[in-house]
Amino acid sequence: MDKSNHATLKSIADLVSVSAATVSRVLNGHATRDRISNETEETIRRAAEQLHYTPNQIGRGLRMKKTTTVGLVVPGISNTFYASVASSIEMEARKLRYSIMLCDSLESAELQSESLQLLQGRRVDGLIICPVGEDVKNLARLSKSSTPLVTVDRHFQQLECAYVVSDNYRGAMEAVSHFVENGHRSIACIQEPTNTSVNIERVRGYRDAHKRHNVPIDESLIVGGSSGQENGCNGANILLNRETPPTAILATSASISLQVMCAISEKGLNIPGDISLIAFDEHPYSDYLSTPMTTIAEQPAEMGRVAFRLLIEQIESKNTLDDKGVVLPTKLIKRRSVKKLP
Amino acid sequence: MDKSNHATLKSIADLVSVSAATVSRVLNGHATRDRISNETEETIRRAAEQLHYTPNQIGRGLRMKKTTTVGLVVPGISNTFYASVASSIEMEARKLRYSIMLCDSLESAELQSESLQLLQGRRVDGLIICPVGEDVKNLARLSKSSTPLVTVDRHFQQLECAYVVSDNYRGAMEAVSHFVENGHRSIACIQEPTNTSVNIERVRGYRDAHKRHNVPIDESLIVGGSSGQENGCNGANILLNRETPPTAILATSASISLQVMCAISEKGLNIPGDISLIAFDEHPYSDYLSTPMTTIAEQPAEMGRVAFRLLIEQIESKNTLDDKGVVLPTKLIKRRSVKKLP
DNA sequence: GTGAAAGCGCTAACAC
DNA sequence: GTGTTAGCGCTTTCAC
Repeated sequence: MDKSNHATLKSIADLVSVSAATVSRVLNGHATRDRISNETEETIRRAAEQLHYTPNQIGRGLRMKKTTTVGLVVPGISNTFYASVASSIEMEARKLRYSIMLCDSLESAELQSESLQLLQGRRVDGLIICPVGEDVKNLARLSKSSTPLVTVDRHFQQLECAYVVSDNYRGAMEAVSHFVENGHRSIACIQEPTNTSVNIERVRGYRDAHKRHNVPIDESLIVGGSSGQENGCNGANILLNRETPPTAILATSASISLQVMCAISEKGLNIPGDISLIAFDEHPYSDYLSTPMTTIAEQPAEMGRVAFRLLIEQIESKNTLDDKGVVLPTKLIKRRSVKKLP
Repeated sequence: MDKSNHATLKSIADLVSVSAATVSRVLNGHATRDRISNETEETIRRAAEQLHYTPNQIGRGLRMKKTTTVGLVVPGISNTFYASVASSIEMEARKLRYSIMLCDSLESAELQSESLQLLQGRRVDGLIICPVGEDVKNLARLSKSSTPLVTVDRHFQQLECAYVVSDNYRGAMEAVSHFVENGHRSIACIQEPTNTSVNIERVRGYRDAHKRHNVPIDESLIVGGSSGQENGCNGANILLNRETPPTAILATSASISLQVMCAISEKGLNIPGDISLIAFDEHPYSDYLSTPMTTIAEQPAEMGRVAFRLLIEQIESKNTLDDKGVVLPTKLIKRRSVKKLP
């Protein structure tokens, strides 16, 4: 048997004694448009079936200059947030018979650039990327070229391309307001790396909430900002070791909140008794932690959906939509990690 | 500008007045083997650079009948377990310059079969799949065909193909033994859908642990087994509503354990005071739950690594390795969700 | 040392 | 109604 070989248009054509062109027409549903006789159509279809014909998308892609494939670059697929984004993108893509090429940049600008390279080589029809670092040049080159591009979660002012982000400013603002409304005045913030739009917006929200409520900002309460695994831990320890620790902490990511919980429990302290906590990003365990956590929920699935829609619009219409940005609202989910101060 | 068009071998060739063949040779590192003059080599390299040449892998794939792409089908990429598997596969693949086509079957046999179809059409060089349902036929057809195949997490006795799984039998066995050693005699088990190798092995381990310790098995304590979202919840409620509830529950997945925690807290009960719990699958929050959870940890990242290795071996050597199966050990991580009974 | 030619599987323009 | 032809971008055999 031809155990290793797939059927081709030609092999079908030979089998039923027509030309490959005719087979192509039938199998692409152009039978009536091209007035193929019912008889030949039937014969061809049967033969295709019988040979288990699966169109070779590589040949097709080469000819059509279209791969019905989109590249997806995330900074960590095992992060539930990005996993959720990826999941919804995949679901949307499948509906339109697009495939997803997945690359993980692991928060490394170098790997990201390598990924873009790779995906370009594979001639994906478009790219969805949760960008990392500040390598705008690379992305700019892409978006100037023919490849449609959408950035998700983070975006760059300087970069003219479609994007979907959370309303990080408002999210942080609401969280800090919630602290203030519960009597807190000494509110800390543990940042992520400071060079992302996400972090900038969150910190801006943090500051503006202070201003709005006339609470003075203590700059020394804004800590963290490095990219290592210990960022959250270090930040938390700095705060907890102060002569007078803050009464509340805003953790700008789920992973930071995890490290904060760790530091707090190591010190023998308790949430919210000794210190209150609000964290960005909802996850399945929020309800079941030793103290159910008040979180700022984003909408990763919706992000993915919107991102794919924005991308497809560009792919299909071929005119770069100018700077189309979508900002998704966040939601403060109140649980029990914020103490009401007298 | 040719804003939409990539450079090709031909465009480089024209620019420097050589043939496409020569350009191909140089750019594939065959310059010395084919004794291209240093001069032409240099000119070509410079031109390629200047035109931002990125080899078109579609053309290449067609010619070479090789796409350096592997398909990955998981039943839920937003499940941290599979996300972790995917992540490590991606990392391994990247090292060898393979790309990953990701499909999510969402635990649906139909979507899975659709995905396989799709990936075949895209002529992936191999497939890694966490299979769903009992559609062995589909997979068997694949593995009989030329496409190398590795199943991960679950596998089928009837299917002759490489696989990587956890030692589910031993995992369950150790967990139940741990219960028994802590004085438990009435130990329940909430199953996942009963038709997977994973569940079968875990329940077998559950039973054998009873036998080994001479604890009689109460069949009515083995509940669950349906595929819906409420499987864990229903199971937990059945157990908790018994006249004499069990003193311990083995949850066969993280998601089930979440639902068990929910049911338990709704009843106003407490872990491990009223009931002890061990769950399959470790996750970042295990330590920070209201009761830190004793879990049976698997090794998703290692699974991914091994799976990719098994796949590549098949791809490179082209001889189907006969029934190569790898079983990865699990580890019982003891925390505080198991009560010591008198 | 390098070029010409063929062909991977497919589609589309043009023929008749 | 259907066949012929050309070509997408690439590699490789055979020439010289």
